Amino acid sequence: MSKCDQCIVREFSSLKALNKEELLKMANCKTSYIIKKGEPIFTEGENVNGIFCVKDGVCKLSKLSENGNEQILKLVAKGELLGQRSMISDEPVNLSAVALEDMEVCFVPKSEILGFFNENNQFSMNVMKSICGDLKEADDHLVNMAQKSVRQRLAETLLELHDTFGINEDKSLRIKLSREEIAGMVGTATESCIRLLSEFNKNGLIELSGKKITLKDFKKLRSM
Amino acid sequence: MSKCDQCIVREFSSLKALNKEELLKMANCKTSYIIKKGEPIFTEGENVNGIFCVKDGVCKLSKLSENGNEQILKLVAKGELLGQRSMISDEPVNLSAVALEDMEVCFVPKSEILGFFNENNQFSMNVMKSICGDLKEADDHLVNMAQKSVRQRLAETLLELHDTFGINEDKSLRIKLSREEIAGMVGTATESCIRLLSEFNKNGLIELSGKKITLKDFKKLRSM
DNA sequence: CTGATTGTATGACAAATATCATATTTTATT
DNA sequence: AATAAAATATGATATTTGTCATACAATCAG
Repeated sequence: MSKCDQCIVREFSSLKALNKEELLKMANCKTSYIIKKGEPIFTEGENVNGIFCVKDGVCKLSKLSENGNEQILKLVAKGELLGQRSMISDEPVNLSAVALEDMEVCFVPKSEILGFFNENNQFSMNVMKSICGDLKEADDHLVNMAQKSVRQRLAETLLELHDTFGINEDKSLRIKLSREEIAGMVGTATESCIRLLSEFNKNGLIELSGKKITLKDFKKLRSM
Repeated sequence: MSKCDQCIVREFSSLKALNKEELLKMANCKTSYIIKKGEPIFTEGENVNGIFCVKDGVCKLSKLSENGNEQILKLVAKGELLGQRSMISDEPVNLSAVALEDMEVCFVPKSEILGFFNENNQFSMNVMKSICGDLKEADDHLVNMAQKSVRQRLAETLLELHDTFGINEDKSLRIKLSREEIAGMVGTATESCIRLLSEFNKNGLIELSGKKITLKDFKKLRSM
């Protein structure tokens, strides 16, 4: 059983407030999983009863709309935690988490985390701040969805993917998403997304080559 | 100076976890304000450094989009708290709060609240749960914005106004909003909002009479 | 009361987006 | 490698929504 005190998740998440002793306790009760690309970590409506630490890989957090479309709310990368809101609200998760790449995650049961909560003030403050950050992000995101055109949202999404996940040696976006998934982030029909990507390509804003997307004209993309 | 222990806000918010002693402390450091209809309680970007308790009246929480439109994210009624996220994140508020009716609010400084935080576990848990509730709401709202038509969003907004704020004796919606504000909630142009309200009126889904809106066909509105 | 201002309503039109159809390309499977 | 299946691309078209113009109604200040 691997230790928690050297883990990347500890370094970048609320868990950084935990001391050696607490980390040891956590290491003893955690469960590690390998999640293959395309597989779910959890599904909307499920009772999760704990949190997941993302050690490696990226997953999407999404929700089915009433018309059956998948809306992607957020991508979660290694170093982050999953399921905090649901744990605190003591409710089923309201989002699904599905791996976009092969992933390594650890599950820590709720009882354990809630223990730290009561004993370690800095830890609970960190969790709060992280959730507050999510809330602010969600509000900003909401305004964009309500007030911006699909074209603008697509441009922003591409820039976001660039900034968050970086690029390969050939400068193409590192994170691999299907057109359908990009459409799910932007909140539009897959065909519209494809069409706009083609348009961006023709206008020199981006370069398409197979599944690879390379951002070219950052200025124009930003000022859209 | 009025006491806090009988206050409606105490009854319905996170504050219900505070004991007599804490409420007394709070009563001694709070400031009461009367806010007239149309006036702001705080504005996007401001440093608030505390929370507001809404004793009476309703306000809108909104944010300006980059194109200058006002998007309303939430209406806050008496009994609720304002500014929790900003206090915990230790950041300026990201939303503006403007009174939709004459309001009575109390301001409690951050230092006081953070004191309760460390001493009263149930209180901090309540605040967390309240913020988690906001986050869930924001996610749901986001999916609606991204995936539903303006017509659907308007119908939902009307039903929400009905369910949250109730009706007058003549069955019209109690909460009074301009067409522009309704459009700001729905995330559409004012003219589109007016047009759709007219359409709903013609089709018997609602009844318009001056500024008054009366919901008529709940079934159709819900199944839109 | 009266003119001025603001809010509401509606028409005409343009632009953005969704939908359906179909072709092409890529990927997976045998 | 051959075939099937899935993903991507694009055209045609309908629908939705935004924008601009203008009319009408309500509200407010003097």
